[in-house]
Amino acid sequence: MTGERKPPVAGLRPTRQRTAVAGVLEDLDAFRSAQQIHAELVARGESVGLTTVYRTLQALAEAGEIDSLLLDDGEAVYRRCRGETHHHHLVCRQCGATVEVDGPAVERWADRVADAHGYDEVSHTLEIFGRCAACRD
Amino acid sequence: MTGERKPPVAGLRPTRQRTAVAGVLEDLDAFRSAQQIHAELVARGESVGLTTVYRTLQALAEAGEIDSLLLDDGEAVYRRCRGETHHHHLVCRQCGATVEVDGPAVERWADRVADAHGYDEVSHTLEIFGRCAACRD
DNA sequence: ATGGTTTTGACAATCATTGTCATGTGAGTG
DNA sequence: CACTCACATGACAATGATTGTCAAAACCAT
Repeated sequence: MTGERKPPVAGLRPTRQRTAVAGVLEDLDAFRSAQQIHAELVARGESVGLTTVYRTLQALAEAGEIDSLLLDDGEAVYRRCRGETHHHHLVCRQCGATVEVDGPAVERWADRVADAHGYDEVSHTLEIFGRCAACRD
Repeated sequence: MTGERKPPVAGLRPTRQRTAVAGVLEDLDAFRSAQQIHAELVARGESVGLTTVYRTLQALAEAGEIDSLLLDDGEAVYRRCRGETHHHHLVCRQCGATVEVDGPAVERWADRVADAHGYDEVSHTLEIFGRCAACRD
């Protein structure tokens, strides 16, 4: 081991707090809210303010390092995704377990539809929710 | 004209307030927030409490009479849609102008993906955002 | 060490939405 | 028509996630 640390985000100082948040995200496979991640940090004995967790998650999301999405109730949840490219998610409603999925045909369809109606600067949201095998019991 | 009134929702009393909310939705072609709809009611001289607007929109949405979706910032917006069946939306970020769109292939794709990963009780969200021709200037 | 910039975190503030509960309203009944 | 009673309403308080504030702390390069 070299003790080397990978900076959480380019352009941001790799502080203890940011590294801790990045560490939690790295260990998690599911989408989690800022509050849940903060709780996990506390559980690990890391002292990080809730405000800092929000700021860090926001910065990571803006930098494209993590993905975020809104739950039905408007709560934002975050996840460190493996895929570098644009993709969507199949998320378990109960435990948050997530599968990254690709839908090139859908992307094209969305762009085509928008274009046909004269809309530009197009973006889209597409998430699939369900109950994963583990949560089915 | 018969002066006949269509009840806003089956199982709910067609009160003055509910009829007023339904009326605003009928006249609007864009997704609007509860607060915006309440403001419109006030502008029309209708006296309806904000709480009632929230409750009515919620009831209408649950009854499937209107569609709702969450904006990026988590605000909920509502719209009376013409199509009876399941559909998605192409929404202008600036003015909320909306086109109802169909994507049968997408529906099938989503179900297939979920099934392939062992998820059941599947649902999905799919909205396309852009800037409409009128807002482009 | 020092100065200047970035970061942090306790706390207050925001703001859409929901809960409360006393009062209002209406449809059906006798 | 008067009465009942469940459903509705709305002013107000409460919630809860998120953001703003700002003084103190940590960092980095000189």
